[in-house]
Amino acid sequence: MNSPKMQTPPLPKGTRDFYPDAMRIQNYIFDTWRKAALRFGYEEYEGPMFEHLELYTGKSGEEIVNQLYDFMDKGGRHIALRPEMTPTLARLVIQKGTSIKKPFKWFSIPRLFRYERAQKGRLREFFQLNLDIIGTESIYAEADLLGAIAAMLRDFGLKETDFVIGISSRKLLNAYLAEIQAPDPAQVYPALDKRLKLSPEDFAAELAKAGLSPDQTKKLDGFMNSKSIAEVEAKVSGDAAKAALDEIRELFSTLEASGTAPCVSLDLSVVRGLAYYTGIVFEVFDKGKSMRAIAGGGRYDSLCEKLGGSTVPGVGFGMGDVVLADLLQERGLLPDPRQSQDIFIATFGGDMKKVFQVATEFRGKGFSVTHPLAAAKLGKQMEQANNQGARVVVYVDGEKAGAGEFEYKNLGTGELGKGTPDAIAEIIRGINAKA
RNA sequence: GUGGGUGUAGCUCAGUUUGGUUAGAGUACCAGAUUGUGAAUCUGGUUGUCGUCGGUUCAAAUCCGAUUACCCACCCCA
Repeated sequence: MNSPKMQTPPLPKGTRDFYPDAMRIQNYIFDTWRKAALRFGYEEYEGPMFEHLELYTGKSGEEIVNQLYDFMDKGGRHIALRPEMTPTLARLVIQKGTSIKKPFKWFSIPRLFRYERAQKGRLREFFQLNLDIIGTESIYAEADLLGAIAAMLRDFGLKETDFVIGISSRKLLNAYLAEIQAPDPAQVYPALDKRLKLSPEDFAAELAKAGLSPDQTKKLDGFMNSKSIAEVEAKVSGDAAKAALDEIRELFSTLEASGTAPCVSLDLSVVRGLAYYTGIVFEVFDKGKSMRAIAGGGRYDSLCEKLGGSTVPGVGFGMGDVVLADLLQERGLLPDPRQSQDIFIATFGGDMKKVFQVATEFRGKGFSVTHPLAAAKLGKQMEQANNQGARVVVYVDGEKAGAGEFEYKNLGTGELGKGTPDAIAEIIRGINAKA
């Protein structure tokens, strides 16, 4: 290195630094996710952050290659940073074959990478909570997942007036497309997914391109506007559609029983772009849909098959950290990002040995404890205590303290006192209980 | 890939329309008033390639061109 001074490279596009204040927020989100998932009986798993490229092209086709980070490793293997977790999950399931007891409920909080243009709510590196239920075709699996979504969003302090889970069914939509004798659904889905973004004229034009007549388009549009099961029922006649409707009806009554009903609504405009969904599909939006989807998912009964395994039914969803954090920020629901400590140890006389000794004693009682790292005037020490969010300052060499006692100051109230370590511990527990 | 906006102190920004001495404010940071008790107040101090390169001009943060970075929207969205 000859150059005397290099220029600091910038933060890579679409990535974030997590300074401690931001990291506290991030951990709060992860903790809330994790606690909710565990409360619902999901087990955590993890996989590598990169996989063989084929794992992703096998599912979604070659086009996605330009939307992911890929490279040749030194052994000539074509590797990609994971853009989603589901293929990894499928690989895990396929590898275990029949030895794994089904059904099971797993969750993960993977760090994901997508090579695309960054904008609000969408970055190149992000985190996404994934919950999946593998090994059952039962609609109660959907009910379990949807209940977990509603519960965790409530844990964050969001109310049912803040978000809505829109629920639709690929099965129902397929049945209806068959009833109106529409062409291949796979051709129609991309247009349907864009329906609410397009003007009615453009939407009709898109569908015409997919091979639908104006009459079919009109029927389909009306169908997707249906707001209730009864309304849908009046528009369908075949057995397949009836069966799909029965499933939806059972799902909604189960969500009623679990207390999730206020958060969900039938929304047949939810389609999801992905080809592999086979049954119920859903998306979570903020009320007013001013942001990107908070979460989305559905049933994918043929995924393992596509990746070379046997047919294993599954249903799952992903919830990204970026949009969620934006929404919580907007609603003022994020916690105070500042550092907080139970105790700051201070010294009048600069007795650092005593400081370390007393810090150890209070840490042994389970408190978070900091202290000055260099001898400093008391005023400076108090400022440090303040900056580090200490709730109580304990003085190791206060002259007013009796034998076995320490002087202390409650930084919240400004009140001074003295007491034994146990007495001080009680006081701090009292302060923490109030907070 | 397409379109729009913004780049001035660590951070938030004013100044650009109408070019003119030494580029400002708030905040943060440092020191002091205040060497046994923090947030207030006051005083003083440090901090700049005005994104970069070029052009016009006696003179450019300011006008013109190019370029780059970030933000927003489109496309896409697992």
